[in-house]
Order: sequence, then C-alpha cells, then structure tokens
Amino acid sequence: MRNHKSKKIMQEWEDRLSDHGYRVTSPRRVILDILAESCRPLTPLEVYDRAREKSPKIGLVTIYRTIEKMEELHLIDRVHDHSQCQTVFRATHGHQHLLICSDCGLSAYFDGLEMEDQFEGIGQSYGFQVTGHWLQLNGVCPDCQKQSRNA
Amino acid sequence: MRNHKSKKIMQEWEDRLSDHGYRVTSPRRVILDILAESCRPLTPLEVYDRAREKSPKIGLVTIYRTIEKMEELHLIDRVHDHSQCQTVFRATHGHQHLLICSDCGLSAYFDGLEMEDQFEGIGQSYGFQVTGHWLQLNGVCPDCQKQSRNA
DNA sequence: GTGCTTGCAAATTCTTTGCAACTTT
DNA sequence: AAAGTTGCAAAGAATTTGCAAGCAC
Repeated sequence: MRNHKSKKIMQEWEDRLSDHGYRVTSPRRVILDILAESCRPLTPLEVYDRAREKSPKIGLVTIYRTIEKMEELHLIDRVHDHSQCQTVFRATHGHQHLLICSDCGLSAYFDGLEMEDQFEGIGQSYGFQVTGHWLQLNGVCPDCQKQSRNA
Repeated sequence: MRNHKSKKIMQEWEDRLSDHGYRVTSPRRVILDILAESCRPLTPLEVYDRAREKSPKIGLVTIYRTIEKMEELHLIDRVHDHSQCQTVFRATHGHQHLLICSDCGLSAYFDGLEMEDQFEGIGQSYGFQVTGHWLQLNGVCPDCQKQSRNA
C-alpha cells in the first residue's frame, strides 16, 4: 500500500533523473520505490533483497550504480553507522563535536553549545529515548583555503 | 617531536588498557601513539602505514584488533565518512536532521532548530569555512521501548 | 539509431578468523 | 606459569570494473 507522500517523492525523483540525462528504467524504478518508501536507512544488500522480491533478475551492481547516481543528485544521504565507518579519531570526554577539513582531514573539537540539552527534548517529541548523537561539521581549514586561492 | 598533550593522552590510554585487563604491548604502544598524535581521522590502512614506519613487522590484523579495543574503551570515535558509509536514506531539502532508532533503524527527520546559523560561526572561530554538516541523534523508538519493557 | 543501462563474471579491496609462537603480568 | 597478544595465512564480505546484450529516448 503506497502512500501519497512516497508517490510524490517518486515522481520528483524520476523527474530529477530525466532532467540530468539519466534514464528512467524499470530496475531503477524498483530501487527508487524502495528508497522512497523505506522508513529506515538501508544498505545496498538490503535494497538488493527487497528489490529481488519485486524483480528477481535485478543485479546487485545495478543497486550500487543507482545509489551512486541518486547520491550525486542529492536524493539520498549516507547515514553514519558505527559498524561501517572505520575511520577513527581520538575521543574527547563529554560535550564536544568535530570539525573536519574535507580537503586534508585536519580536525578539531569544539564545545557542545548546550545543544545536547535540546537533543533529549527533540527525541521525546517523537517518542524516542535519545541515547547518543553524532554531530560533525565539514569545511575547509585555513591552510587548504590558502592553497585553493593560490591554485 | 611529541607534545605534552599527546604524552598525557598516551599515559591515560595505557592506564585504561591495563585497568581493563588488557596488556600494554609494544605494537599497541605504536598504535596508541599514532592515534594520540594524529590531528586527523585515520583509516586502519593509514594507521598501518604509519605503524610500519616505526615497527616494520607489525601486522594489519593487530591494527584492527587494537582499534576494536580502543573503541570499546571509548578512547576513539568512528567518524562519519561519506565514502565509507553505504547505508542510505532519502534526503530532505534544507534544514533537517535525522533521528534513528538503534534497535530497529526506524528514522525520522526533525527540524534544524536554527542550529545551522551557529555552525558557520563555530567554524569561523577555528578559521574553517563550513561547507556542510552531519547531525544525527540515536535513540530507541516507541515500539522498541515497549518491546524491551516486555522482554 | 544512438547512447545510456543492465546483469554476468571476474577482479579488487577490505575485514575477520584460526592457529601456533611469543609476551606481558 | 597463565593468559592475553602477535603475525601469518586463509577465508569471507563487500565493492568495483569490463563487456556484450538490451532498452529508453
């Protein structure tokens, strides 16, 4: 049973693919549909399993390639999952968050801004019991800004 | 040239390992040292390369196993890296952030709280030009709370 | 018809596991 | 001496690439 909202998203997504010169094929529609409807983040393998129920001949490679394009068009986001992310940095105690240079990776911690207090309340308004969070800012550090100016 | 701060961290980390019944071995010291000193997040392979410079016989497996224990003791965090995280969820437009159930994955977006305005200022105080951010709250959704109560 | 897309098979890369030898406590 | 740890080799996963056939526009 498809709801209105995901129908609308589907249309929007298909248009976006077309507008960028990508083709709306039937395997792609299956994948778009799964991602539009899902109320939880999915891995490529999970998308693959669901896709095969609707279209048994679909290949895993198509999942990867479609996800790639969807991300390029900002239709989907990659969610932070501890068990997948192998990149590590020393932890701090308590209320600090990370600022990371997207060019060179240089990182610094900054203080929590009393945001954490808000987090619990936000969770509660959705009935969630908040147990943790992850906040990071991505940007360009002073050195990399200089270099791009000189380039 | 080691600075005071990373020396202090090293001591703290070694103590923490000992306190938990883990042994402070020389390969581990090399790895701890690299992670204490690094001013950017590192992948296991990057740690491995740096470790071999100091201790050529060290094995990649040791890196993985040491990172595992360090994470368990909360000495390091896993940083969100788009190129590694394959778990995807539909994107929203604009100022929304994600709330994710750590049990079942159920997710919801919540509004941005005008936090984004602060982000730029925070970045500037470190000389960074902020280009993006990732904020997600982890918690337990209503249904999963019920289930754990019944269990 | 043109050019993007698909699915297969194969190659690559990354991560985990089993085990005998070795260290730390 | 006991128990945790190491590195090797091998197994297992996950992701990417090459290519001929197929499909959308």
